[in-house]
Amino acid sequence: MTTAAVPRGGGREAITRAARESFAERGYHGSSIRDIAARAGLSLSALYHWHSGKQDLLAALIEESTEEYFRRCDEALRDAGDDPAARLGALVRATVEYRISRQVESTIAASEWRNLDPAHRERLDGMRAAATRLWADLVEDGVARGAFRCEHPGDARRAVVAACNAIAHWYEPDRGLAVPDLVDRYTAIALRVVDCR
Amino acid sequence: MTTAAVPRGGGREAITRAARESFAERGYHGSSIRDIAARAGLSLSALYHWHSGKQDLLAALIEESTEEYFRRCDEALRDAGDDPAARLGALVRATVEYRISRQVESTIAASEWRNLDPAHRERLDGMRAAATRLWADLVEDGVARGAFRCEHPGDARRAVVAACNAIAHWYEPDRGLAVPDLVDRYTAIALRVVDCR
DNA sequence: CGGAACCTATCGATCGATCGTTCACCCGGC
DNA sequence: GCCGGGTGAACGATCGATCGATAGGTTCCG
Repeated sequence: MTTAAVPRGGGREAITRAARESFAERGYHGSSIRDIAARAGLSLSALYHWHSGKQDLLAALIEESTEEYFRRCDEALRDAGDDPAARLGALVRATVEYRISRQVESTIAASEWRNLDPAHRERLDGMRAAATRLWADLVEDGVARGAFRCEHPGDARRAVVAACNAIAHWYEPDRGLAVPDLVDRYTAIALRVVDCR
Repeated sequence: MTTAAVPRGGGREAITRAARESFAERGYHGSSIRDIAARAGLSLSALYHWHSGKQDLLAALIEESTEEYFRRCDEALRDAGDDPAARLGALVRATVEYRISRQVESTIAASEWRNLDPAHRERLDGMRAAATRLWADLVEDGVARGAFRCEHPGDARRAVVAACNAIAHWYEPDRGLAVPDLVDRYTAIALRVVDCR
């Protein structure tokens, strides 16, 4: 028996998956690269063959999923037309769907963001700020056009985003509600928060 | 120079404060007890004189603040009377005030909960569940009495709680809004989420 | 066609640093 | 003279990282 678990060649993905599991269960500093390698069915050296180190594993995970969220938001808004309520619904849908389809990465990014190297963090902070801008512009535009009636757009935005993001913390894929229904519920909540007529 | 920074006798509190700072900045596994002791201006041995170990530092921090939150909720509801809207406002006020007055402990508890020993966690999970019950009973009661009109009380509750809890992640004590104003804003948001007439 | 050269994917062994914890000891005040 | 508050040195374990070696595959040249 030499290579039974990993079918030779699937090393990189096996390690990435193992890192995702370990970071999710124990956090960045709580995970050891030895445990990650063992979980992947590979040696410690194989891990260094595919990645440049522990930090690289974390950064790759967070970067990839953050980029996906940003891309989903962009696409959703592009297809949403002009109506403020429709645009808010689009952003809620993108966020809810993302938090569920990338539930593990979401929780990792939320709690391990601070452990990113400054080099990685800078660019990701920029994307995070850009996403916040999307939400803020949308809500402020809705208020300006009289579609929304909230006195404090910033707080309404933070409340809606927090509610959507929190889904990653409690949703159970198998037992929970179907995703489209959940999207409907959170869209309704968001519209109530901004007091949409 | 022997004990210049710590005024002799304040050892326990100095260590607790240092642990709170370090856990908040770097997380549980990212903090070393050597750094905590140095931050407190004491030796590593002094830390073990006052606490039984690293886990004890974390558990004490989370336990104490979780108990305070639970106590605040109880008191708020006891003084709130019978009206559903007033009771919801009371719980929102208790939560918002707590998240700000214990901002650091809130973020620590949120991200380091999983690092608690099973022994500590069991009891705290019970308190967390009890607090959830307070919110759930309140919302369901409001719906049953016709004061709230939300179709999905569970989702409304989760949305409101998530929004209030998130305050700990972004509020800046010196630059931000005064606490009573913030309480008012989040009470209004909560009432909109449950569609209170 | 044969084999030397090279590449890819993986391994075991090991490095120095740091981790949480323990222990034996000390100093000053009641 | 005891005891509360404190120290420094040391323990074994584990950490992230690096090293040289190697089995199997592919390429290329004569």
